[in-house]
Amino acid sequence: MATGRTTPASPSPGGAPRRTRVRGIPDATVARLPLYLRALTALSERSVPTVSSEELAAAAGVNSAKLRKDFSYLGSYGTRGVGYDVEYLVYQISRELGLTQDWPVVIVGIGNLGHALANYGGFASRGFRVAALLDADPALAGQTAAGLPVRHMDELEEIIRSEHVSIGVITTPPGAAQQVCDRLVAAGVTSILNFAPTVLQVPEGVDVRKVDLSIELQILAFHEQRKSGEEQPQEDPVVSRPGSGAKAVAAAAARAVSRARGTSTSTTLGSEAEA
Amino acid sequence: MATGRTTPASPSPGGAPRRTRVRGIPDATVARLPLYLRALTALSERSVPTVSSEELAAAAGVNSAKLRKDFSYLGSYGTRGVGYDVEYLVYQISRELGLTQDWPVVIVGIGNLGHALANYGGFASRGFRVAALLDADPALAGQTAAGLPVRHMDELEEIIRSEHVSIGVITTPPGAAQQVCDRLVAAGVTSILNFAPTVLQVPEGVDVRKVDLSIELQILAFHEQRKSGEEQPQEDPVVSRPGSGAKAVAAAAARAVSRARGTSTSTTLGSEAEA
DNA sequence: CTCTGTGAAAAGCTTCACAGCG
DNA sequence: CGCTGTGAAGCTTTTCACAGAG
Repeated sequence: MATGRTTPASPSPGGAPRRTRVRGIPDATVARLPLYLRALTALSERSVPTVSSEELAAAAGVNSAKLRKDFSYLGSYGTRGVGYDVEYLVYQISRELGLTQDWPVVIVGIGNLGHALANYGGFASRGFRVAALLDADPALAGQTAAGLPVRHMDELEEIIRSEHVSIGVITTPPGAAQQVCDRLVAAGVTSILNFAPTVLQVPEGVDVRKVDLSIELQILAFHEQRKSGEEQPQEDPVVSRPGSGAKAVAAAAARAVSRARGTSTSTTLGSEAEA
Repeated sequence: MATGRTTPASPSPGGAPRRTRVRGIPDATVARLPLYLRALTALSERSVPTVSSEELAAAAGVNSAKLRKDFSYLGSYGTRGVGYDVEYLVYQISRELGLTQDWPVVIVGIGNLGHALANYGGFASRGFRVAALLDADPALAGQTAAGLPVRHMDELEEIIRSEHVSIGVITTPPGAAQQVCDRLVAAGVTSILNFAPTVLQVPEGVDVRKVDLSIELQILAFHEQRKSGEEQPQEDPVVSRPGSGAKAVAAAAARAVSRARGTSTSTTLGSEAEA
């Protein structure tokens, strides 16, 4: 799962029993709705009128029991003995996800990744409209990307207000992310998609989701390692616990690892870590 | 969570009790290790010698009980009354994730996103080395991106073998993704990071993780909608269930939605959906 | 006295399996 | 008869809360 929600809907430590979940759809289900929607859209384009849970599940890459359970949270939209009406389900899921309305977004940080996102077809095709591209670099301002002019950060607040932007995408270097986030929030943005490898601090009521390219690779590396390394548990013989006498050794070994990785030991997490 | 594993380590329908999990670290924990690693790296760079679970948890954006539980799966690496030795923990987590070895990766599809990834600092700084950039377009072959030459797809098999590549990154348009995936797998790749909005079919033993930019936005939209729409449950009055007499209405409404989204009704999921 | 490590409880999610609708 | 919708079981993950190391 790209990754998780950040503001964890605080369970009110005071004891108040949290706003009763009306029609509460589980997070795990919400995360899969876009998947179903994509599969359904493809079927719709091929003019397939109905689909069974089994078929749709295969197309979406999940199992059918899960899919049926997921849909049961939305309501009873299927027909027993037949399946689901594709068009109808597309509409219901779109509505549930809020895609039947227009969502203007701003993209802040027009480097490689910002460019890529500005050109991303999947945004426009799902109700997301890029209201503006913003960058702090005055040299970029005036250039265009994906047909839109890049505008200077100075204009951020005004754009957010005049365009009623409630979703912001951060594709800046990590050092600038929190500051950009603060400005977005102050200007009224309440949902943030963060591509910078930083943990953002936001006030209650603001949602942050993050996409971290290197995290996904690291998870793959973990499993990959397990595949080739089906040998012995590899008890490491050199590095011992700090405090038990050989702290210096441990530290040295750790540092050697960092060096090998190319991690600078003095600057903030690799200069161009913007993606 | 960006997203989930795809090959679900098949529970052997035959009944065999699945290879016993030796030192099994929960998936949820594995997914958080990179987060901890990043926070620890930052501390290490500021020469902080030790850190408490509370502090580290805050830096990583999780709660401290979870963090302690996570670390307990790796072993007892802390010191009661004190905290964790930063360098030592960096080393242990790196080792657990397999980042103490070199992981050559290939990136296939050098469009906007492929470019962005080629330039991404977070790869190199975590042990991932871009072994090659590949694209099917002969016009691109010969150009360079991030200092590396773009090579033609024809060379894929040879590069994977000679460089011992086991991880592939797919940043092609969706139509090409499965085909590229098949070639990668045939050539020996066993882990794939997929940015194309497609469900990839892979044989047992191959791991796929996907990053889908528009899915994350859709999840944000869902929550965003809930914020402004704290009103009544919005029982939709126009669209009724298909089969109960008004199917045509439903379909029309659904189609209207698709149109509004800009989804083409004939081609395969928006031509340039490459990101 | 502080802060880790961990059993045990709680919550959340997935899978099973089948009643029953069309 | 086929396929949905769903209780109930099983599993995973999170949270609690505290024993006990340093």
